[in-house]
Amino acid sequence: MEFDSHLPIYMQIMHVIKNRIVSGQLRGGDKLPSVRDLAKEFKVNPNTIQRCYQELERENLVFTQRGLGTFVTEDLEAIKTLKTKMAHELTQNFIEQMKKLGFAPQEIIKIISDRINRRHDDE
Amino acid sequence: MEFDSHLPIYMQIMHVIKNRIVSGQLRGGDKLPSVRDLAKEFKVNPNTIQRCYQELERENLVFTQRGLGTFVTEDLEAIKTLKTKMAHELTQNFIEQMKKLGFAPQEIIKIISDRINRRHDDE
Amino acid sequence: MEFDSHLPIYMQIMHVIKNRIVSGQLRGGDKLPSVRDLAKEFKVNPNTIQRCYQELERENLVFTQRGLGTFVTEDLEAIKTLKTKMAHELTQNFIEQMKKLGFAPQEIIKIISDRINRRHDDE
Amino acid sequence: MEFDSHLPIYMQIMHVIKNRIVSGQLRGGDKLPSVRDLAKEFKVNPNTIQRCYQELERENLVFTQRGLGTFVTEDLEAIKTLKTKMAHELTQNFIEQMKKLGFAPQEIIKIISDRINRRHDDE
DNA sequence: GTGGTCTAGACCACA
DNA sequence: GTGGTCTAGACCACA
Repeated sequence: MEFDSHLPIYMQIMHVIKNRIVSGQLRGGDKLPSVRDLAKEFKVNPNTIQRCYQELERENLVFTQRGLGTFVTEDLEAIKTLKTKMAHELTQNFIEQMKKLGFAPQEIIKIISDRINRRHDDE
Repeated sequence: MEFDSHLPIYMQIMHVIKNRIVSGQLRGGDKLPSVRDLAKEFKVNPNTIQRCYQELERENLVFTQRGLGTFVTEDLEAIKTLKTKMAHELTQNFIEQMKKLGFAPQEIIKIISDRINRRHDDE
Repeated sequence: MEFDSHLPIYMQIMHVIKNRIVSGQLRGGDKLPSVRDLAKEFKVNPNTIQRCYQELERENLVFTQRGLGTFVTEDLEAIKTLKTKMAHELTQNFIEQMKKLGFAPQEIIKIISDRINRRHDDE
Repeated sequence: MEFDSHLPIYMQIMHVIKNRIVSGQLRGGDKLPSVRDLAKEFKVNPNTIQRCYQELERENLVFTQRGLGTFVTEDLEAIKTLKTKMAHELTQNFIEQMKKLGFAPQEIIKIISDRINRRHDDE
């Protein structure tokens, strides 16, 4: 068993930014908020954001230009790949959890379909 | 933003036990491990398990008999209700996340179906 | 504050026997159960019952005859006095508690009357 | 027989606090003492008070605000209901005890009335 | 400062 | 052996 699964904050923020990129809120070439601004928005230490941007750059999802700021990669293929990968992880995880609850694969599809095809999306 | 969503350990363990009940690993009337044994298994303090069992009892998923132990409820209807509720939460959460990635409802169904209908379940 | 108000068991048993005497279950001159029998009935050590009978004798509510056993006093006046005293204590205590809850004296009378005059005694 | 009916300390303290709420010493919205302060006042471990406040919250008699403290519910109806319930329990219990002493219902009313209508409240 | 969780360890009643 | 309570004391997030 693994308790205390507590992801480091910089990784949590990376995830948020990846979400924004993948969903198109941030597009290829867009400027990311400055380290200081994002630190304020998330109420964390600027170092945390700094680390976050560094790691995103290492994954080639953003690039920095000295004196100008940090920008979303213009490699749209990379973004698409990321989107696929993130979707895959979510899906994998979801299916695994549902199986743990004792649902068979076909049941899972049915539950999802039913949930999505309801006329009014509650919430 | 919400970082550090660290669920208390006793709740995480409640979740594990609910999974076992809902999936049928633990059936109505079955004895749960003793507080001390489960504490060893999960490497936590017995008080933490105690708290966990108490909360599960409060939710009418288990009942205790002084001097004998803690047992899974025999109210099968309650177990079924729990299973439905847990499935609903997982599904809700999954859909929400996928939407954040920018997927449309019908795409989500397709992704799940494709994933499930692949001939060989990888891993 | 006083927690752990835990009366000694011999006193609790004295109380039970006084109840039996005062209510007429045990009458003046009746033989009390033997120390051994009562110890069994209450699942306590015979010494505890011994102590209990001793104290009751000191209060002149019972008397012992060597070789014969322990008997309820034949002083009916003493029994009546005991009954009055016990009733007084209960009543005093009850009123005090009700006042702590914020009820005025006249309200207390009303509540008791209403409760007693209900057609069917529930329970 | 039931000896040693020793209520857990946290329940005894719950009872004290309920008394304070019901009698109006603590009113809707009032802040309760902090866990640590009450622990000192009652000379018990803070965990015991913690448990107490938690149970009171579960009964919707208090609510907590993270970082601020614990407060009496503002649902005055709930307080009134509690008062009625506590009075009922006391009364029920009192009548039962008096019956055990051998008093008839009408006698009980008379004893209470006499006790209350005495000109000077002794003690 | 405030409540919430957790550990380590003791002692209890019940069976 | 089983759960239930309690102490002593630590550390945490939130304000």
